[in-house]
Amino acid sequence: MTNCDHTLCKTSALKEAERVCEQLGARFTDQRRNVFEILWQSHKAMTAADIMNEMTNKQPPITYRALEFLKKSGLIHHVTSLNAYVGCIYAKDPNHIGQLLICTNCRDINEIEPKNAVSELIKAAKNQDFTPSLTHIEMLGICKTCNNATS
Amino acid sequence: MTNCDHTLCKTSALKEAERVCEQLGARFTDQRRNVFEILWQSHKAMTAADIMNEMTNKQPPITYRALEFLKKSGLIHHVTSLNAYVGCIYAKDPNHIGQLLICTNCRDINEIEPKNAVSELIKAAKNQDFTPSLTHIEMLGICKTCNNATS
DNA sequence: GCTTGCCTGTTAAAATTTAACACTTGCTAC
DNA sequence: GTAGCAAGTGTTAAATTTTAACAGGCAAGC
Repeated sequence: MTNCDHTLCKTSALKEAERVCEQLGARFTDQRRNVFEILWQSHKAMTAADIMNEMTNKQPPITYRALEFLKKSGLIHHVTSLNAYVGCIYAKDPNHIGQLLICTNCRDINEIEPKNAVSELIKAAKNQDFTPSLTHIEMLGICKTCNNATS
Repeated sequence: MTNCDHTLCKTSALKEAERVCEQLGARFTDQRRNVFEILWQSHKAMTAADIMNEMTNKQPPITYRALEFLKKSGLIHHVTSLNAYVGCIYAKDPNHIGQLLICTNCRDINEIEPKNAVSELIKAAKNQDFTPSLTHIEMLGICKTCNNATS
């Protein structure tokens, strides 16, 4: 997500997070906010350790608990192929299935919603009598910006 | 992959592994074979620790090195959402993109090739000027067998 | 038979994640 | 307003997972 007005982007993500927490009857506490804001400094993947380094309270359980909560609440994604995290830009739709375009050069992540592809994936699963509950689609590669830079 | 003739399945996987190694100019050594055979006892996801427990030589570096080699050679998949491994049934096509249907109940994994979905995913990526190199598609859910068992 | 590159064996340590438990805080019902 | 409860924190320590480093062994080509 190189071409977003990131100040705006971040502000609306924070608003959304507050709304989601309220809806869940959970609190958007200082620790959770701390992790969330660190992640939303950019759209780049950050490991738990990266985040921990920037936390006010740097103790592992604090960070891991907040990450766990934010993930379960659909506010962030666990980028499994990097074992890292990134803010989710479709938090308002808790059931969405995103496709993460992960730049291996700059770690920037662009999340898109590939509706056609997803319906094909679900169809393929159903053909095997498989009942999906959680889908990860991750593509590693080179983003637009890095592509342009090296050419 | 509940309904495969697994004896046959395993035998042909071993043959394929030998062929791939020869083609790469690499050796299908005892350690690599040990890991490979342990993984191919079933189509279930196994963690590095699971595998290590069954190895003849149980030292971590032995296991991790063999896993790394088999993964790079396209003979096994790293199941990132479980941080586990499973044998690849499309090893003959090193460029294939598989969809892993992962049963969260029995850990059995069914790998299929969703050509339509994949072409949609690639199209979506290209629309963002993203150049993909490696794609992970993982679906967590309940497999046919477990579905039937609980109903 | 000697060199070279690949692979192994081994010791240790680094990095990542979780357990356990006592304490605090905010809310709700009385 | 306060007792009780659930949710969340702080802290210590440990378990788990992964990697570094280096010495040695083995097969293949010259």
